[in-house]
Amino acid sequence: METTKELILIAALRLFAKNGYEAVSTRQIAGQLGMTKGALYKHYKNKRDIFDSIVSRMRERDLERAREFGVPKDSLSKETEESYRDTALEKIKAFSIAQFRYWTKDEFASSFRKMLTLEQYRNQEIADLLRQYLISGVITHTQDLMREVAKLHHKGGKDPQILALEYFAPIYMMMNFSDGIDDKEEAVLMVEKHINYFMESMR
Amino acid sequence: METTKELILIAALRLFAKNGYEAVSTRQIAGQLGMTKGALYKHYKNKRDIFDSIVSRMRERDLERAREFGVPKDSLSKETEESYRDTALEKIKAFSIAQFRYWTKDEFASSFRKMLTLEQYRNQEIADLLRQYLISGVITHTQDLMREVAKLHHKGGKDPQILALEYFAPIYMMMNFSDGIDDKEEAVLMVEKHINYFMESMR
DNA sequence: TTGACAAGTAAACGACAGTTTACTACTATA
DNA sequence: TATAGTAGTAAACTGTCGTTTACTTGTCAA
Repeated sequence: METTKELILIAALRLFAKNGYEAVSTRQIAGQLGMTKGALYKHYKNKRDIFDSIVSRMRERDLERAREFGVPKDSLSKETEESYRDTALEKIKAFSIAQFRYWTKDEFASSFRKMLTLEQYRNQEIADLLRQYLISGVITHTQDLMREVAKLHHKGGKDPQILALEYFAPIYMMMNFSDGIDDKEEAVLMVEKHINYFMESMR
Repeated sequence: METTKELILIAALRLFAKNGYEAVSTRQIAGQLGMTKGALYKHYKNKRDIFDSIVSRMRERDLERAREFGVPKDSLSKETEESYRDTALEKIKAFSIAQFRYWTKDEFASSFRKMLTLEQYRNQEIADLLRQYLISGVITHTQDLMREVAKLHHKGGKDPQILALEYFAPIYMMMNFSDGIDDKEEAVLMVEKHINYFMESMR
């Protein structure tokens, strides 16, 4: 059962993501649900409260998701060195692609990302939040990857900061560019190719 | 001599880039110049006209810049194969970095990029414009690079679409991330490292 | 010196913003 | 069946929006 409060949140998010917070009126939000703007105030104390609730909701969702994706870290341990490396890399790849699908295809996450994009220059907190979500989502696990790479790529040498950039930037860019494309799976395919290319170049 | 009309344009751009078009009031713009909002209408027919003038102005600037950077294309021609490749690559690198500095450090270009970023989801035209500026700026010359690479990297095989992504994405990402950083030269340094890394991996 | 023009101000305009208020209908519980 | 409480409406409130109008300057050419 979708409560009205919930529906308001979602309708508002959709509008904020397209037009930006200031450009969306309370009447517009209420109109999406076929009611009048006064009714909003039965559920939220003001417009800003809706925005803040969206941010809280995303935080909850993210925690939930992080719990599901919790890295076992110990499930695989004693195998041959190569097969260990390979399964580790496969996991990183699967995780990266899952994250990409989430931030481009999941309606809530995708809208949330766009909303933050539109507010990022007005508010340092929001700029931080945006980077935190996008980066921590992929990078934290990417750091594991980089550690693996550094461990196994015996020639050593490669700057891990650069490696992280090389790995993450194409994913980041495709995330932004997928917004203008209907078939998100095309973008997923590009990301997959990129990751293959990257991992190949690490051998 | 900076005309008032010019000053209005610049003040408006700065505000649009931070808050988005709708969130900026005519009073705010006029206030930046110490005058009242009515005065704006002596120079522009309405608020939208200011926005459109900014876009036109950027177009002029871009053409001007393209003229300066016009690729000679014939200046160097008959040398040894390696030295030809090396100077070609050096030129691409210099161009990419110049473009990066332009879009992050030049006040007008940087603000313009942010402004388009904030309007991209409301208007398909603007989304196209944003991609056109960022991509055509680096990519057109990058395609030359890719042609060079394809020609000289005799093993062939590498998907040029992926190569373009690998080359451009880190530049694109650093462009966006530099907005949150005071010292843009740090970002330039990262970009330089990336290009070196990329070109090294192409040998 | 005069008169046209350019560039500003202050005030008014209607529209709409976010918010509050008074009221109505429905639902569930005692 | 009476009564609270919930969730909606319509209207009013105050303020600001973008824009227009009427008026005041200062400048500069005839």
